[in-house]
Parts: sequence; structure tokens; C-alpha cells
Amino acid sequence: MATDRDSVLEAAVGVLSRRPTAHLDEIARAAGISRATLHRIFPGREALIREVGALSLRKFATALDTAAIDTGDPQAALRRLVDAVVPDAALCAFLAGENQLFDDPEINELWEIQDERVRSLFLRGQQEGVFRIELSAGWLSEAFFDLVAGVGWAVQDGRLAPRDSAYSLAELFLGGALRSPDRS
Amino acid sequence: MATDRDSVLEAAVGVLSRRPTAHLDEIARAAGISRATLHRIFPGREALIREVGALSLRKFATALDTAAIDTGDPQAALRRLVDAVVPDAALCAFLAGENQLFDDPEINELWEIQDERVRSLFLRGQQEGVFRIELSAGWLSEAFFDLVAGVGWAVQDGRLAPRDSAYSLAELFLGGALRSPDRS
DNA sequence: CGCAGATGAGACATCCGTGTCTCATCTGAT
DNA sequence: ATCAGATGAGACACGGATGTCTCATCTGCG
Repeated sequence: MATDRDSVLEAAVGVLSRRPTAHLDEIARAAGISRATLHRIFPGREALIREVGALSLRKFATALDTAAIDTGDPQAALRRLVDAVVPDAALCAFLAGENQLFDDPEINELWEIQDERVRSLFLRGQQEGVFRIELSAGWLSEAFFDLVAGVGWAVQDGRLAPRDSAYSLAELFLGGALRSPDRS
Repeated sequence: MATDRDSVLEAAVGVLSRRPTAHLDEIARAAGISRATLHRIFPGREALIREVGALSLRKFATALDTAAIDTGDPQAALRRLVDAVVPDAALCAFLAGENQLFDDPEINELWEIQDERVRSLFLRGQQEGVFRIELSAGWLSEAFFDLVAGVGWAVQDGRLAPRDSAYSLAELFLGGALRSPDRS
């Protein structure tokens, strides 16, 4: 069943986002199944990793959809995106830590599409005068993703309360660390 | 000679920050030496990783020293820290990606010390009314480190020009992505 | 109850990275 | 030129993770 596959994948994300080199034993145990069954579902480690990456990107794409980032005020759109993506921040943490995924052309293409969508949000925001133009849209996009991944790690390790994560992420990214808007 | 060790370690950082699971062959080739010589310098992979971690933390500590983060205006101090740490951003990228280092108590302690120093800078900045108090000093510290690591990756992969890196990092972190200081 | 399918536990072979070794070659100093 | 030290290339064994297999057990259904 597809449900089984997805639940296993989600358990795998929990382990792999923290330790990309975790053994299959560990992943199987985290998913509540045996290594044999894990092998019955996924042909091998490589296939499992690829599926986890695909799931992560699909969820990220869904978050972009539900946030409707092409609509309305860019700032509000980004806040919606934060709310939509924070619950799956661990997936982004996994994507950030699993650089070997970028060898797969299919995954790479999926990733490129989503990245382009985020970049276009920042570009639109810059054109509408909402986001700063001194920082390139590419850098804004990358930095945003870095912070999402950071939130994923911090929440997983208990350094950041899930309740605060969306607020902390949005406020820091949008407003910065400075209290007064003094940009000398 | 210590010079040899350090040059090998720096080459190792270049490879390991991008791919933490890189083979020793690859690291040796990046350092311009053979795997045999690599083994003559470092007893094994674990020792090499530990030394790279120690070097990274030493350099990070040096950056904190030269930036004199305990002195003067917190904002200026953070800008000095950015300038001091950006040249070694790849080291932070390595530290961020190498979670297994945290098993070593000595490395862990070194890391804790540096993290505490950064956190105290933010705490001081908050007390002096420079940094926002809605965001915890711990989160500011973690997010700052995430962005430094992100800069390291982006520069290594050519997505961010080294010339722009310090500016992009400081401006985004301090001022945020919003053009107008509208914090609704 | 009896059966079919799925699962878990374990054994086993295989692959790959690592650690260690030897030996030929190169370099630099005397 | 000669020798000592260092280096590179390669071979080899070891260990651990992976991939595959078998078999006992469990579950759900007729």
C-alpha cells in the first residue's frame, strides 16, 4: 500500500535528516519494521534515499501550492509559506544535508523547479518594492532555505520549540536581528 | 611539519564540507598527496575528521577574537565577526554538516564555548537595545551559524560571489529581507 | 480449523572503504 | 655520485554495511 511506503519514508526522514549516514537497521527500526520488510518495499538504500528526496520535494511543492506564493502581497505570501513549510522543516533539513541527491537528474530537476518558484517570489517582492534589492533574489532564496533547514534541525534537537519556530523564522528572515531599522 | 598537516586539513575541509562522506582517496587527491601519505600524517579517518573539526573550531575562535565581539556596539561587533568569519565560512559549513563530531567530548566542549561566546554577544546586544528581544539569543546564534554555513556552501558552489558574501550575510541577518521596516 | 499472504529473525555471500604492508621511485643533502 | 628519508603506487586482509536468502511465526479470511 502507498500508505505504508509513505509512513516508512517519513520515519526515514526523521532519522536521515539528523544523520545522513544512518544504517538501514536504524531506519527500519525507526519505521517499526524489520530490515527485511524495508528491503521488500525499497530495492536498496539508494532507492530509499531517492524516494525520501522525492517525497520531501513533493511536500515542499505542496507547501508552495498551499501558500499560494504567486498571489497577493509578497510579505504575506512569504509568511504563508513559512507557516506551510515549517511543519515539514525536517524534510528541508534532510534535503540540505543530503548533497549526494544532486546526482539524480530527476530529483535535481524537481529541486530546480521549486527553487525557481521561491526565487520568483523574491523577485516579485523586489519589483513591488517589498523586499530589498541590494540582496539578490538567489541569495534570499538560498538563505531562506538555509534557515528553514536550521529550524528543522533545531526543532528536532529540542533547541527550538515547535511552537516558536514559524514566528522565529519569519521574524528573523523578514525583519532581521536589529531592533531598530538602522542600516548604516 | 605542521604546515603540511594544516594544508592537508584545509584541503580536507574543501571536500568534506561539500560531501561529509567523501572517501579518503578523494581527500588525499584534493590535498595533492597519496592515500599512503595521508595515512602517515593521520592515523585514520576518525582522527582526520577530529583534526579538521578542531582546526575549524580553532579558526572560528580566532575569528571571534579578532572581531573582539565583547567590545563596543554589538551591531558593529557582529559586522566585524561577519568579516572575520566569512573567509572561513567553509569551515562552518563543515561543522554544520558533520554531526558525528558531536560524539567527541573534547570537540563538543570547544564548540560549546564558541557558541556561548556568540550567544553572549546577542544577549548583550539585546540588553543594550540593539538586537530584538522577541527572538531568543539562542535562536539568533543558531540562525547566524546556519547562514554562515549557507554562505560557505553557496560560495563553494559558485552560487554566491566571495566578494558579496560578507555584505549579503550581514545585511540579511541584521536587516532582514524586508525593504521597509514594517513588522506587522 | 486450515490456508494464503505478510512479516520478523537470522544466516550467508558480497561489496566497498579502510588500515597495513611492501617496494619502486623521487628528492635533497653530503 | 651516494645515501637517507619521504612519497606514490599497488597489493592484501579486515570489518562493516548491504543485498539476498530461508524459515518460523503471525495475521486475516474463508
